[in-house]
Amino acid sequence: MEFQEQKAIYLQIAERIEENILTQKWIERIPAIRELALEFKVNPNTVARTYAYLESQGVIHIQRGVGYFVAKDAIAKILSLRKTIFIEKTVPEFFKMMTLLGLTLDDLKEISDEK
Amino acid sequence: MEFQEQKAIYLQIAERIEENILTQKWIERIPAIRELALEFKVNPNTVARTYAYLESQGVIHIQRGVGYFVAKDAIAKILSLRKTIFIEKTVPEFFKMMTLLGLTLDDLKEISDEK
Amino acid sequence: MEFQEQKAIYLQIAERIEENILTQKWIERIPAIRELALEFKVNPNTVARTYAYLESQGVIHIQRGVGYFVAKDAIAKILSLRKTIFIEKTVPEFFKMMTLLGLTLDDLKEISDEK
Amino acid sequence: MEFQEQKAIYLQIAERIEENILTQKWIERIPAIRELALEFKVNPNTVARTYAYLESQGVIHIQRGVGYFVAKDAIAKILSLRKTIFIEKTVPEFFKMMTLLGLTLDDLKEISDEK
DNA sequence: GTGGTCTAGACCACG
DNA sequence: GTGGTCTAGACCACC
Repeated sequence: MEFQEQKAIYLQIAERIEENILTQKWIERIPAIRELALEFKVNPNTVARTYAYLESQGVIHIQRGVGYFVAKDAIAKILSLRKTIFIEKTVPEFFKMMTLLGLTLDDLKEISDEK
Repeated sequence: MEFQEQKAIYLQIAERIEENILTQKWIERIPAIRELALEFKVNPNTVARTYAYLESQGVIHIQRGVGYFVAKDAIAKILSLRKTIFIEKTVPEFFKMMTLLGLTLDDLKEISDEK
Repeated sequence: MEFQEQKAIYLQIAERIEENILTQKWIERIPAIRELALEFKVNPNTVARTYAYLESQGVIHIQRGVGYFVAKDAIAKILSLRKTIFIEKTVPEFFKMMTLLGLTLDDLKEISDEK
Repeated sequence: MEFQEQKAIYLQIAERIEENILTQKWIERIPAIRELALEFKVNPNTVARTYAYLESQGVIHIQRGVGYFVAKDAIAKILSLRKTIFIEKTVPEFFKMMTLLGLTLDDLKEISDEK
C-alpha cells in the first residue's frame, strides 16, 4: 500500500479499514496486527496505533487473546460520523468555494459527466 | 482569531489573507508581520512563514526594507489555483462521498437552503 | 460469565472459584477444566491457568488422573491471604482516597445504606 | 522515579501528573515531553503516550508548537472521575470484603490509628 | 524550541 | 497464537 505524505499513515490505514467494513469485505474479524503490518509493509506499531484509534471510535473491539473484531454497529457509526462532518463542514465549504469561483451546479455536473 | 485543530495555523492565516485579497480589502500593501501577529495572537514566526508561503505562490512579493505587497495578478493566481484544486480534487471527492452517504444534490440544496 | 476489562480473565475466574470454596458450595472436588471452560465460555487454557495459579497458592491440589480438589485448609488460606492484602494495601489506599475526595466514613455509611 | 511492574508505566506517570495537578504543584504549563522523560529516566515515547492519554481525558490540552497545559477544569474532572469510581466500585467492594473477613469499621479505625 | 510520527526490535501477559 | 508496552533513535512539521 502506498501512502500520501500529508496524512499520518496510521490514519490512512484507518480509512482503508473503514472502507473494508463499509463494503462488508470484513464482516467479523479483522486481520491480526502483524498480518496487516506485513501486507502494508509497515511497522506493527503503526497498525497497533490504528487499531487503538478505531477502538476508541467504537468501530472495532478487542477480544482478549483472540484479536480485533468489527463492532456490531460499526457501519452505522462510520456513516453517521462521516455524514455529520459532510453536512456540517464539507457542504458549506463546497458551496462557498463554488460561488467564489463563479461556478454553478450545472457546470459541475458537466465536468463530472465528462470524466 | 481562532484556528481549527487539523490544519496548520500558518495555512489558515494564508487563507484569511487570500480572502482579504480576493475581496479587495487589501489592494496594495499587506500589514507588517508583527502587526498581524499581534492581531491574531500568534507567534511572529508563524506569520513570517505564511508570508514566505504566499510569496512562493506568487501571491505577494516583498519590497526589502519596506514591506509586503499584493502581486499584480494575485487575484487571478489565487482563483486559478483554487479552481484547479477544486475541480481536480474537491469535486470528485465530494460526489464520491455524497454517493457513499446516499445523498443527492437535491438533498444538499434543501440542507443549504435551511441554513 | 462476564468479565471486567481491567483484570485478567484467569484471575477473575480464580476469585469466582474462591467464592465457591468460601461459601462451601464446592467442598471437595472442583469441576474439570473443560467443564468450567464450557460454562464460562472461555478457552480451556485459561481455566488451566487459573487452576495452576490456585494450586501455587495452595488453595487446590491436583490428583493426577482424577482431577482437582479443594485443599483441606483452603478456606483458612484464602481468608488469611485476603486479610493481609486488605489490611496492608486496601485499607490504607481506601482511607487515602476517602480523604482526598473529602469524604468521611459517615458519608460512606449513608451511601451504602441507600443501596 | 520507580515503577510498579503490574501497571503500565505510562499510566503510572499519568497518575503522578494528576497528583501534581491536584496539589496545584503544576498550575498552567506541564513539562515538555523530553524534559519529563529525562527526569523519570524513561523513553520520550512513553511520556508522549501519557500526554496523549491525558489529553483524551480532557485533563490537559496542547498549544501547538508551545507545549501542554493544564485544562481549566482539570481538577474538577479528575476528582469527579475518581469519585464516581470510588463510590460505584471501590466502596461496595470494600464493605463486601470487610464483611467477608469478619471485620468492622471499628476494627479498621484501630488499625489505621496504630499506623 | 515544541510535539507527532515512524521504524526496528524486544519482552511480556494473556488466551 | 494474540495484543500491549517499552526502548532507541530518527525525521519532520510547526511555532
